[in-house]
Amino acid sequence: MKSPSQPRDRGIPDATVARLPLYLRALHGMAEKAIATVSSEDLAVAAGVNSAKLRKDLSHLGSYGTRGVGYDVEYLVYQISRELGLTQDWAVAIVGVGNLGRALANYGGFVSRGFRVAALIDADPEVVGDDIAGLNVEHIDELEAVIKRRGVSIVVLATPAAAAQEVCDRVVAVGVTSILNFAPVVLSVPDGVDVRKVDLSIELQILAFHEQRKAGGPLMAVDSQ
Amino acid sequence: MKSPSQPRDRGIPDATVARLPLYLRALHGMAEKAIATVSSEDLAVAAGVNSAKLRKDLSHLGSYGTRGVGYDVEYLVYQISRELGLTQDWAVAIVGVGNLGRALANYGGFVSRGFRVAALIDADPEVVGDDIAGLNVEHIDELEAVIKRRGVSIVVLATPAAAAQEVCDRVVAVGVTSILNFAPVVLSVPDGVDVRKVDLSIELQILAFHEQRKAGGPLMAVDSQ
DNA sequence: CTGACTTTGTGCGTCGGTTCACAAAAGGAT
DNA sequence: ATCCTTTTGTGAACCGACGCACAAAGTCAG
Repeated sequence: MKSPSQPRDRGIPDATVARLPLYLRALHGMAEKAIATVSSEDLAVAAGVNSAKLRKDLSHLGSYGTRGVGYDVEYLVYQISRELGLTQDWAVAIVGVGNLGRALANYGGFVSRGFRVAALIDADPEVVGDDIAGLNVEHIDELEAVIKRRGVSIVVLATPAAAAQEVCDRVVAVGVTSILNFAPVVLSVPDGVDVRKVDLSIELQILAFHEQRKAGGPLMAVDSQ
Repeated sequence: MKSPSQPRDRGIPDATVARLPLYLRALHGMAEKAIATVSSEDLAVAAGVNSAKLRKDLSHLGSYGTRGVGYDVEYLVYQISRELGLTQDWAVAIVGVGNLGRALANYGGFVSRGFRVAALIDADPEVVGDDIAGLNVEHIDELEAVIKRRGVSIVVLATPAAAAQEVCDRVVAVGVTSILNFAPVVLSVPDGVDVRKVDLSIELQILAFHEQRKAGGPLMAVDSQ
């Protein structure tokens, strides 16, 4: 016999990792509705994916389901949270407190997932000193000091494009290895540093491409979230 | 002989479409620096991709390069813009004028790519009537009327999660088939409607996963933008 | 005109991800 | 205890994407 429900091999596919937060969100919704167990089919529908894919994704974490029954909602929430590292507290700094930075600072979705906005930093003296979302905005000169003092491990860049690379270099220099970049530039970072980017205008451009196809051509290419 | 530089077959891979905006951004930067032609290698570096991939992507649009020379920057900007549908004017409505909606309304990246924010819509009477980014915020009751009147073809949802599906249904009902969704819910839409979603907290969760791996495990999985 | 050099466009092997479909496992009923 | 139903976990086929590596196509010097 083989040992039951091991944490499994260290090597979860990227595509799977990207979907785990989706499952987690769906599961939270179910937990709120006091649903105790859920089948892969139902959870798949709630998350908007194929059920076979969902089962394969979950199987990468371990064997947490019961055949003939489904998955225990509470337990699965815990397992996914643990795998994603959400059982620990993550201190996040937001650099660039413009419209976007402000929106991010107030975004509830962070806090509810174990992310704590621990610092707001900007270069504009007009903004420095303001209180936003209960935090005092600090000056960019304090960048390194603040990151160290607050134990920040993830930095969100919401600066103008022109400033992003310099700020990036500085945070990397003090040991930050996870960056979420909203500035429309390709950041260059050393190996070992993770950068994820969100470009709002790219999403619109992709939509425009498909929209144009619908209007013009005889064939319609359609999505799936 | 075969006819030179045709628009090529109607069937550009999704992965390619998703990268075209990236190339476009890099090319715009080069055009500003008055660079007339660029090799696939240089453009690939600027866009942060492999040069073979870039060439294959561009080959899907047609044969717009010159062997031994490279690509004409201006011409390529035009071809990509045309393919993405950016040569036409797109009227965008933003529904939900909270922090995020406000940030989006003020985001310069839209306007510079042929997207025009044509309407801001909210349900909160406190906000309705305000002027934001030079636009008057209109009431959600006017949703259908505004969309028709302004010729809106793309809707950005920046509402609370609870309101997203209802607003989605209403805009779909008046013929909108392209939606950019920032609300953390899985929207259900009929076939033929394109939904793209941006979930800020998902990106952070993916970062947290990798960050945790770095700290704990013996193997380091690293990114690539 | 010829030959050396540069850079594109793509054929092809490879890899990761998706989906189908089914055997194995669990629960419940009789 | 045995059978029937439900649902998981996964083997295997398929599909698209990636990147190497090279022939084809063009430039430029002499």
